[in-house]
Amino acid sequence: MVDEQDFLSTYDPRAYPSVAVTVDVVALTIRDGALHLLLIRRGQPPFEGHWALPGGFVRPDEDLTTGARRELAEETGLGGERLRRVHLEQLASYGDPGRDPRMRVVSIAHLAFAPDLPDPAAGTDADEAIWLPVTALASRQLAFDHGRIIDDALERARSKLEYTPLATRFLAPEFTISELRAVYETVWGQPLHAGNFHRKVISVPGFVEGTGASTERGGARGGPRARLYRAGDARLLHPALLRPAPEEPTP
Amino acid sequence: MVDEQDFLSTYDPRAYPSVAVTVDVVALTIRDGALHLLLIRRGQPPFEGHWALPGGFVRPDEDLTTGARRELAEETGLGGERLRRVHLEQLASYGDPGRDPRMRVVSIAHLAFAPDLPDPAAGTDADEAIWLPVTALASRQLAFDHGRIIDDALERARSKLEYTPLATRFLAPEFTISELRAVYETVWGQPLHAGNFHRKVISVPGFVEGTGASTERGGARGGPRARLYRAGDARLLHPALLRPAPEEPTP
DNA sequence: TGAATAGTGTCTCTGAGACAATATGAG
DNA sequence: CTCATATTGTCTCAGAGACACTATTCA
Repeated sequence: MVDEQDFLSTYDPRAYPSVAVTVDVVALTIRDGALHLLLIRRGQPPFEGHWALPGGFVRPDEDLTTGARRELAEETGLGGERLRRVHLEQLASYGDPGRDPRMRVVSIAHLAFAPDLPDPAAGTDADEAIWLPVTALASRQLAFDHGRIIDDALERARSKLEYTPLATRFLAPEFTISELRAVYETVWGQPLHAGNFHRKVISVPGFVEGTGASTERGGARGGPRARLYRAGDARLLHPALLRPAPEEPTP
Repeated sequence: MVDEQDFLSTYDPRAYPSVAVTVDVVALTIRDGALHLLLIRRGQPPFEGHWALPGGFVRPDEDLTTGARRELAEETGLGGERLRRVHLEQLASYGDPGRDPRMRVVSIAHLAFAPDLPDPAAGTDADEAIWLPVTALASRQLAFDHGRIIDDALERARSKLEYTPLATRFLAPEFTISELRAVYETVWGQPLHAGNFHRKVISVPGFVEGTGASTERGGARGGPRARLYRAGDARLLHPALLRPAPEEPTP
């Protein structure tokens, strides 16, 4: 430990006690109409047997986002084009002293939106990895402060759907408006009006662009064949697609 | 350096090469009708003589936000109630390898909104610290990647005014609607319609609450005395106060 | 044939913004 | 007195949401 004076005046990082920096990833996907996230079962203490976010130490030569993408690739066995289609962004950093009982660890958490992916365990190391429905989180014991990170990530994801076109990242490159609506309904946890949603999505510039094609068959329970769309080139939605307001506590 | 296998399988932070973690603060305030930010002139290499954000190493026993608040206090000489009124939130983390030429440094950047404060230099250490108008940034040489951090912070600040009541944090505890409008105009860099702004602010639940009092005198150039308001208890503005859209590139 | 779905039309209400009007107080 | 400012009123238009309707396709 350096003394206070030196500490404040020189700012020399080489004289500073070491802190470990990790990246963690809250990877979300939609399977069977439910929002899932990727969790790893820990094989060693601390929190042995608990569930944790995929993550690990940042390597000396990679930036934070690269590290997060690498961790995601390692745990999902994903690579190439499929990995590139996954949206990844920084979420926030978590560094409370004591969040890891072994030493000071600051984690840079990331948020990922992925299209439906194969089950993760195959091809990775011995860790048990699963896609868990977020509704099943309450029954799992989570390691570290990962419960809080997941809460923050879910709120960020809900919010991101409002003002960005990232909902498309949960889907295949071509999708129908109904499939897109299902993403919103799943992430927001409430049904949306099909007609109004359709008109809204079409009317926002750059959200989606038509391919000219339609689905081969109608819906499983009937209905016309739906037109197919691709993601447009907008980075932000103007105007935004706001969540229905949760009940106002009328006085 | 640990070998790859151990690296991936044990995740033992004690075996990992050290990374330094710092907190930096983009502290914004409004002086003389212009947006200013706090900068420190570096007295040592690297980037000696360049301007940098206030910041420093996270101490072993403090969490990230506490560290940021401490750094801000040290550089501004602020404490107690005045420090408590400063809004502080995490912005993002910056950890590209090579951003600090000495070693790997990951910085957790924070964003602060402060009411007009006294000049910083007094009472702090020998560093030269100033409130610089953001319009004067182009002419300054900034250390590290602090230029990018500041860009991100300014965009976040502009965005935060849209959907939170944090504009009030730039003002004294009691303020007029015109003063609040001046904050928005300064941060967004464009004039707003006085009448519409007034009605909007009053109509958003929990944004401001009247004190019943009015200013002692009218404006410097005449006009009636304005009513005084306090910040309300809303954390978010519903509906939001959106920035005027920047020119649509009409086809 | 019956039911579900895709897509469109219409109506209403809210809120944003342009513009106007009135009242107050500094210089 | 003159002008700037605070505050409120009015009008219009865009957009959100409720509801309705038609066409299409699966079972």
